[in-house]
Amino acid sequence: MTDQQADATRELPDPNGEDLPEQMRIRSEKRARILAEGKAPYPIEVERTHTLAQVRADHAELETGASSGEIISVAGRVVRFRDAGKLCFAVLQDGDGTQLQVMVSKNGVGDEALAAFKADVDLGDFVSAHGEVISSRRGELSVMADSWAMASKALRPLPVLHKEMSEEARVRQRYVDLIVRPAAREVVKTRASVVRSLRDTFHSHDFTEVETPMLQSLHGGAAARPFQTHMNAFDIDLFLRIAPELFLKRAVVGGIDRVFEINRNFRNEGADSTHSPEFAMIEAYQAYGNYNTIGDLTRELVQNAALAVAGSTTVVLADGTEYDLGGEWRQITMFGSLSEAAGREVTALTERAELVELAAEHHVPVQDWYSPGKLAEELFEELVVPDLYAPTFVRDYPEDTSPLVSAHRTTPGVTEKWDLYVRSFELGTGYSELVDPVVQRERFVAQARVAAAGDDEAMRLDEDFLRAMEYGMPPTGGMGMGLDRLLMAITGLGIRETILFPLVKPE
RNA sequence: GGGCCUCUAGCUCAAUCGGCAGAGCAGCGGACUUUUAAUCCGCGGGUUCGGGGUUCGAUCCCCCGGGGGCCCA
Repeated sequence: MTDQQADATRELPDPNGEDLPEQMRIRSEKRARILAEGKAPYPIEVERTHTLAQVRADHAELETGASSGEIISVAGRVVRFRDAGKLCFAVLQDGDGTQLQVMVSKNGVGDEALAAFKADVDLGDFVSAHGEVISSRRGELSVMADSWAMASKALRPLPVLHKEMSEEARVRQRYVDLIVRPAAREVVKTRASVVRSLRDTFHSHDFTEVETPMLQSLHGGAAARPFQTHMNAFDIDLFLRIAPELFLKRAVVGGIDRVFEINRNFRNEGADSTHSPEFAMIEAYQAYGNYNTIGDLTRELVQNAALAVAGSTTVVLADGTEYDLGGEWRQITMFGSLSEAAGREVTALTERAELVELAAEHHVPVQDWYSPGKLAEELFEELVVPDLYAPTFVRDYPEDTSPLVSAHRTTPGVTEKWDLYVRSFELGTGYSELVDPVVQRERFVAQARVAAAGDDEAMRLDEDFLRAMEYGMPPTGGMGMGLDRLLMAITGLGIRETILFPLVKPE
């Protein structure tokens, strides 16, 4: 055995071993015994005529203690088990969270099958039962079994159902979290509803969904550190994309006038309660649109998603507070709001030295390579962002930090770009896209200088993208929004709760 | 990157000043034909995250490492 193999097996419990935790050992032994008795712990098929929800719906009116006369088969995971001698109660749970009680009695199934039920079934097992739908003496809708069968034997015990698992256990073993915590299942459904709503809204405005490369020889479209990988066949280094932007714009050049993509981006940065190294992104480009029209679209996307999930543009967050996403949203400018917060006039034309002084006053750390625009943004994040609770479009960002955006049509030194803030975090961004290939080339060259000066988030020159733009790109509005963050905005959950299987350090 | 907190049974958590490592649920054996986190009787279950140190003695104190969380940058 190699060292690697030894590593791989070290943590794996030996199914026949003596060093298993007691409860796993007992379950493994039961599995072996069931096989030895000629029964199947994992049958390919079990009888199931109704889902648990169907039974509940069909017999909602059944009176306490009554019998329905209907004979059916149900199956599900055993989440509660009680043995009262010649009668056993097992509560089955379906994937949708619906639970239904099964009663297995001496009269119903006979001595042998009752004894097997007690001996074979543990919490967590999948079991099927055949029998009449009845209501118990206490009014609990039940299936009074005349036969039962193991559907799938669980080898690991479930955690207690009455307390939530620790946050780490929930994230590392989401499959268990999903079994025992209804809210975990709910988030999965909520996310699906949001994605569906986004697509519906895009389609209602005649947008076309595309998929663009995730493996790119040149990463671009955003300021972020990429993941690197290698392609053996071409012997070239590749990057996992940090944004789909440059390819979606190529699509617009080609005449896909309204285009969107909902897919994963990868950024080789930290992971905390608002950042995940892989995250789902919504991007859209609208020919003959601009940052105003794309802002309207973004608001519609968010509000429709809230309606789809909550039935209202006022959503209830995880902490129980209400949050209003409805109506028109506040619009402020970056430099206007910064001036107000700083108590003095700051514009895109303010000298770097004055900004450095202002940064010192407010204890904002400054790097040598910071441009005036970068300085202004750092100040804005410190002085203004913490107060942006209600949905707010912040407009007109500095030119030197927005290399893919058109210069503002009237205000010097800024671009037609907005950032959307919700509860003080950045939910999305939108631009009047830069479509002049000559200016675009100048911006790329300037970015290359910034990169050389030490900003490893700066963009690289993308010659093929410039070639595409040189064929002519119509005036275009573009937007981007993090799907995970949209979920956070609507539900109030942390990012690791909105992602089904978030990245965690190996155990 | 820095600071603070945390890691104990399958799960959730206790353990006083450094002195036999515990509870609830889960599990095992027994009783019970209507239970709703059933009840009653009895019983097991631990690499206290890993490694080192101090000590007669370490879950506890010290050092190194790892996982998780919070705050700061």
